[in-house]
Amino acid sequence: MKVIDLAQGDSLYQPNEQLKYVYFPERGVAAILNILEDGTESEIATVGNEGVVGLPAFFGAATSSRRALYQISGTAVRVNAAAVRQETRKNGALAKTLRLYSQALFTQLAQQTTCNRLHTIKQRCCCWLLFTHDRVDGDEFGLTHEFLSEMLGARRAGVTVIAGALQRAGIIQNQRGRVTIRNRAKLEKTACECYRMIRAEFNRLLG
Amino acid sequence: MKVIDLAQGDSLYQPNEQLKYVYFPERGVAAILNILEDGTESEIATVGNEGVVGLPAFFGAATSSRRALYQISGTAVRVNAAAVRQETRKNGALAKTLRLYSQALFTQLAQQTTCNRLHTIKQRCCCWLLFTHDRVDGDEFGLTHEFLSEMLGARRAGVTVIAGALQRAGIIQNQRGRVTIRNRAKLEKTACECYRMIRAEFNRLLG
DNA sequence: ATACAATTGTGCGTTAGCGCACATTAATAC
DNA sequence: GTATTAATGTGCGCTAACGCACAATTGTAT
Repeated sequence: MKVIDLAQGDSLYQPNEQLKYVYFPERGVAAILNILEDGTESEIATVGNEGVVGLPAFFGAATSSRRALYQISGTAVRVNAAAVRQETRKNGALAKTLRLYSQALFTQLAQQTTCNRLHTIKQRCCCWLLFTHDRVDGDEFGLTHEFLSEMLGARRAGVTVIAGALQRAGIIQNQRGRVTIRNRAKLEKTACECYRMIRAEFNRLLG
Repeated sequence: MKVIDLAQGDSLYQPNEQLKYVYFPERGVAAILNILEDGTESEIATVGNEGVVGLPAFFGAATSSRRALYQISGTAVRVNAAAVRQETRKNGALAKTLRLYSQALFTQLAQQTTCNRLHTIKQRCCCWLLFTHDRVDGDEFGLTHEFLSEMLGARRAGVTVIAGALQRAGIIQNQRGRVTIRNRAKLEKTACECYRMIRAEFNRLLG
């Protein structure tokens, strides 16, 4: 059990590799990605200090078919997967919390599924910014359009256009490789309901 | 604990209602749906005899924010949610299996998320037919384009066009409110990798 | 100060899928 | 058999987003 620093892009686990550690983010944001046969990566969920990366260890699977990395640098508490497994088999407070978190993460994935099907890239972009804003200190964080477009599973050029529109609306400000949230209220209005829904469910289950 | 018959459309649980039962489908297919603020429903996952409906009971949540229903009629074993919760707290075989199933369902949701983002309706339609085919007896089952379109989160008219194309290709045959799988191999080729991926993960974890 | 590389801005033709509207066909009830 | 209703077939204009391509800008290293 150890606090470690994690920079943008640092890997937490790779597909089908033995899951050694479970991570409890303190600051920054982690992401779980799916990898398709052609190599395309797409974001499944993001995790901040409300959650944990490495649930497969809890579920009793040795590996995950996905990939996890840090997408906004910060710190996390790293725990041996074996220790987590052992502790949770006692059915104590940790097991209870991890079960409830599993349920919350289910909701997150479920909503993401729907969101990807029915909502515009602009809405989804706003959701993403809101989740990230919640999990970092301050209103500014490092983010390129290129990176964001991969997370959203969209074109970089498309994200640039949207980012420009949001900036003209006074909602965000784009610098080179950085974004600043300027008008949080407007950002929430421009996002779809998915942000609210997921937040509410986390509060209900773990708040 | 009781075996019950379930017809197409029968509800297993509703959003935010006390989860009384957990269902283990024997035959037929159940589905978990998300409901948006405007009432739109969208399919999150389907469950057959490989799985269970009512994981929130296992996770320790009294309710779910989603809805579950039977979409292809059949039978299921119905168990009291309280009994499942009690049994799983003993950390025996049931708990182990439910944990692994949770992991498998995670994969299913994750892949669905990606699929909704990146794959065509035709591909997704084929995936849906494959999963259903796996879970029913024989090659024929009751299904309207209207129903399928809601599950896929697409237009009914769009599904009709696709179903027509699949029929002309000799892959399926459309009757009124029924479909017959005619060429399973071709159907698998027309589907995206998501079908294979999810199947493989279920086999790996629970097979 | 200058070169270089990463990042962002912009345009344009193309496509999947939507919304809407209406025609047609097959099962069901009378 | 006939009427009715559920289900399917089809067309058309429209929009979001794509693929591709290239220009412009800004930070960084030398």
